[in-house]
Amino acid sequence: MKETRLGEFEEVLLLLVGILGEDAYAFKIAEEFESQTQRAVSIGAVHSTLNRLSEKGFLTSEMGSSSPERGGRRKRIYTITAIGRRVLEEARDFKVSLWQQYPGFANG
Amino acid sequence: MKETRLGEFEEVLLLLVGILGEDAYAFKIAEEFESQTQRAVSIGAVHSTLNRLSEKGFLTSEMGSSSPERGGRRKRIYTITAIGRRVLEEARDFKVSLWQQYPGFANG
DNA sequence: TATATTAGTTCTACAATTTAGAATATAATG
DNA sequence: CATTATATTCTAAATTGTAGAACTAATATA
Repeated sequence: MKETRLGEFEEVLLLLVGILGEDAYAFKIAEEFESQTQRAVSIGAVHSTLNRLSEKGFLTSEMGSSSPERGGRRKRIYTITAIGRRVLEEARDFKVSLWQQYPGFANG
Repeated sequence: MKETRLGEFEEVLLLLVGILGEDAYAFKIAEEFESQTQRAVSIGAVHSTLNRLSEKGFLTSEMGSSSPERGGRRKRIYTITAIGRRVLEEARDFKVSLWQQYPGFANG
């Protein structure tokens, strides 16, 4: 198995999938990313990252069977796997631990 | 000026520079990285990242004037700039905010 | 039932970050 | 001054990050 490294953008997208729950499909994720970061992102960037995350085993996905409001293709809904969640937690804990060692930030 | 994005490895290295203070030179940073992550890293990886971080204005550096124990080239000591520190804090705050929105992690 | 409209994914390509390791430089010591 | 130890600098390649065009499918409406 490959190393389970997590890039910056990958980490944020993984977190967004967790936050969005049932609504975790590419378009919505891109929207949410933009509203939370004030930073533009292309839909292609989101899709290819979501694919990579799936290949690594951090996400699963399935086509939504529902009927959209106006029309359009069916959504692909993403879900975090147990491994994905663990990797996310490890990344968080590691950063927290580093911040605690940073002089002047120990109790802030 | 380019966008001030911070990659995953860049962020960790920046934090390590802050933690190491006077001892923040490439070799030591690499050692510290390995001991904190249980993950091997090449010295070249550290050097090129430190350079990039400097070009972005997140780090400054100067040659140490001291004499080492046995021999060897003089160290290049790195220091975080005010911008570097701000970028680091922003990255941290953003992640914290995302975790707070993640159902099941709000108070943990 | 053909066509326009809307919503969404897939594909292709390129830029930036991350990674490794060889080459080189410098200082102390015998 | 040759050898050894300590570091940096350089070169190159793999992985991530990014953009946008092409494509697909469902619905509405004429």
